[in-house]
Amino acid sequence: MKFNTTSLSTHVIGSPLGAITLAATDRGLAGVWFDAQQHLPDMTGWRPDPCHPVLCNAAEQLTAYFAGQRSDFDLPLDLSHGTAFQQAIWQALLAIPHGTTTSYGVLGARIGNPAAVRAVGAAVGRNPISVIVPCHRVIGMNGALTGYAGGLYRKTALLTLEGARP
Amino acid sequence: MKFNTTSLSTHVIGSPLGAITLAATDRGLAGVWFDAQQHLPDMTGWRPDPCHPVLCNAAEQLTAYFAGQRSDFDLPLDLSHGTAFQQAIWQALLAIPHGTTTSYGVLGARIGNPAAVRAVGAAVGRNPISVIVPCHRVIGMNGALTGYAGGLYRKTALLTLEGARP
DNA sequence: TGTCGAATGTCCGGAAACGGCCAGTTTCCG
DNA sequence: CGGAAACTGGCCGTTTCCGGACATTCGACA
Repeated sequence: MKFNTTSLSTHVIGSPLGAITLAATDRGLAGVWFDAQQHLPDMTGWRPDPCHPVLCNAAEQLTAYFAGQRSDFDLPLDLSHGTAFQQAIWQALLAIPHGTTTSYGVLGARIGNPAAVRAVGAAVGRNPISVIVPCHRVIGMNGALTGYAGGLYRKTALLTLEGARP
Repeated sequence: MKFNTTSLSTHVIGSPLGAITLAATDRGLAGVWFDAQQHLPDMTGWRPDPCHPVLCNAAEQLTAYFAGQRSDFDLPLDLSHGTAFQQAIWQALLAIPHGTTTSYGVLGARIGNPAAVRAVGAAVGRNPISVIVPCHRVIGMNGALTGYAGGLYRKTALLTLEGARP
């Protein structure tokens, strides 16, 4: 995933699952990454800006979410990075309700490509906006957690917080 | 060569050698391409802006150059695109005086890599700022013109205009 | 049940090909 | 002989291409 190294505002907040880095373009929230997770982008040249309206809002909503006081997010998202296939997958992720889970196969079928199951897995794994684009709600058809870029313990924690038992 | 598709101002001017497309970032002039030359970048999304100060200046200086009333350019250049090797070569090109020529081998020696002759040829050929970064002043050691992205007839015309007979 | 193979988009690493060259040698004429 | 053209091999950064590996799933076998 390639990000425009210029004009990208960023901010770091704390959470029960460790530090979280937020990033936003002028189109909306572009990234939410856990500390030391996989597929971290190159952040050189990004400009810290805690007062950025989108970042400020995102920080507040995430804090409320981790406190169990919020189950849905209301933020402008910038998913323009990533391929067409990836964007389709990430959009489909947004339709999974809080407290429920789905599988990679169902997700593939939803975007009209039921055979591209492994590709779905790869695309879900590259989701740049953790938690808010709920890639943690996708598990294997047999109920196994299978994987999470931030580590399986975080996936478990998020699903437990949402009341969805694997 | 990859250009940032957003926030890139562009303008097209005429010249005795055909239409010329100019492009500038906020750091300076980033491109000067002849009509239908090789290695043209993807210009989708670029924003026409004839009033951009750098583009306006460049247009004026190029017109004077083609009229034989100017032999050197005074413009901020943005060569940040391209690899480290390419940037070194393009910088070295700027040191070749009007009315003179040099060879690919000499150019390689100038940047401390006298053996990388063919690589020099490739880098010179990818020069994004024609005319102003004078890649047309590089010819073979035996005096042959060898090549030019805009076509050899343009290379000949430029050298003749500068009074440098091959 | 357990194992195996096939289908799919993307990324990544390594391998190979490709030049806007140049020098040294050979070939081919007059 | 003498000179010019043709051929050869090595040089090196970039681009292109190919082969796996993946956050999977299902059906076919044993």
